[in-house]
Amino acid sequence: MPSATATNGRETLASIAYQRLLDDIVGGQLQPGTKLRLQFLTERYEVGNSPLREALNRLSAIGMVQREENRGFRVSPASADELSELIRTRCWLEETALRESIRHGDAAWEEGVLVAYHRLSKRNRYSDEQYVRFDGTWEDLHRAYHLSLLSACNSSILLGFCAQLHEQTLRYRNLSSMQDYRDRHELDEHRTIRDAVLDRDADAAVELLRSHYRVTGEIVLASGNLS
Amino acid sequence: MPSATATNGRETLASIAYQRLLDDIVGGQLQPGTKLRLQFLTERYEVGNSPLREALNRLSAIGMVQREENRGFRVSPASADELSELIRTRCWLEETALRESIRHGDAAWEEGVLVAYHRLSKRNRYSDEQYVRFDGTWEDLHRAYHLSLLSACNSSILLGFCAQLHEQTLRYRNLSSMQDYRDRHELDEHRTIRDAVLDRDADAAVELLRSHYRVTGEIVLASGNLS
DNA sequence: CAAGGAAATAATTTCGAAAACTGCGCCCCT
DNA sequence: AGGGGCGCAGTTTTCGAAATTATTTCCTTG
Repeated sequence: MPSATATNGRETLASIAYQRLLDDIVGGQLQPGTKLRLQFLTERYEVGNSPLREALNRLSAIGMVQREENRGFRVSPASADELSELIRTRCWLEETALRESIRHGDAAWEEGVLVAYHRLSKRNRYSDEQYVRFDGTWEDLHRAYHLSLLSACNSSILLGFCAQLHEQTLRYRNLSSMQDYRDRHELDEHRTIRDAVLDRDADAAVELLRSHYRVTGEIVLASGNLS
Repeated sequence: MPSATATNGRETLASIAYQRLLDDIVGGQLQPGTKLRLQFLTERYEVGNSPLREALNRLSAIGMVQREENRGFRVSPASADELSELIRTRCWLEETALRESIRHGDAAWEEGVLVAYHRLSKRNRYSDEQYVRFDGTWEDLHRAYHLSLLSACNSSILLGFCAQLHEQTLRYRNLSSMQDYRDRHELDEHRTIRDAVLDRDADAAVELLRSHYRVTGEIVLASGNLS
């Protein structure tokens, strides 16, 4: 998201609450549609009324929570329709960003992609041979890898939009059962994308990337429990 | 922006403050970089501390104000570089949206475009033969017209991003002198775009739209007073 | 005279409680 | 039996002040 925030000195309670709320919504601890009562949140996060409201207002502006005048906040609902729209939009925006990135990216960008892939490949998504819901670090590396592909597109605004869409789709991914990813060879997909990108083969890279997102979308949709 | 807000009953002070702040920032009454002290704002808008902070937090999430931890808020700075980036990004996103809209738009969409153009054409931008800074209604019709073109793109998310970019570029437009628009025949441009769109000539429509935005950008850039 | 540092000032952030609003059940009336 | 207000409980929104953090001022010291 367009982080219009220079994180300077000590963190503020509002920002802590923001981060934890975002994590819990994206991670699925707070299910779509959940009513977010202030009293509940103050107990859960041990933060006062005001910082919580500030966090919720920020989240409402990026679509993670819904705000209803005089009726408080709730976690944004999730639907199959919205997921389709999300993936469609993401394919459009990332196609643009990726093509621009491939056209304008310099050596430093290539190295950034390489390093991001390398870091991702070294971390196993599932620790302990069992599927864990939220590795955190794997997701961070995954996000970093995908954004590194687009990072030379010459528009931090577009990059911010893509990051926002990444977060939204991540939420859907976390809503579905991790079991459904069992047969997925994500690392292979990430590698082939990397190779196409570093070969500057824009058409191939775009097609691979779009397929990568579409397949994920299909799995999440198939795993059900969306209205 | 993705208005995750169902505006139900009576408006809240935070929302009123939000709207007025947005108007003043976009309209240029609050210049880029201006420090937004709470005391100043409470006097200016006659609204308390808390609703103001909520409004500022929302605005920070859409990039209209910058937030610095423990140092308050200021109006987002404006620069020639950011304007270029804004216009570039806008061209990309609206190209996508316009092509999709032309592909999928139905009769109701066509009529919406027609009506939006008609309303815009009937209102003169400059009342009283002198250039007024902010007509309000003209801008509303202008925004409505441009969004009507994209409204059939089948992605409210993309539409929201386009609306956000529209607002940002409008701010830059309002920062430059209206005098510089003297020789512009904007209505002609809007009409030719409308015709290409209703003819379903995507290539032509996209080219006209991009040129429309680029010319505006050139004028604003040329009129100076950007860092 | 410059630099460093502590008090004083100013601003932001957070808290606790009051005020306003919503939703719901109850009662009364027709 | 049905419909419309009334008021109560619960929640959100807002306020005013306290706590925290940044900034300025001014004094001391090298």
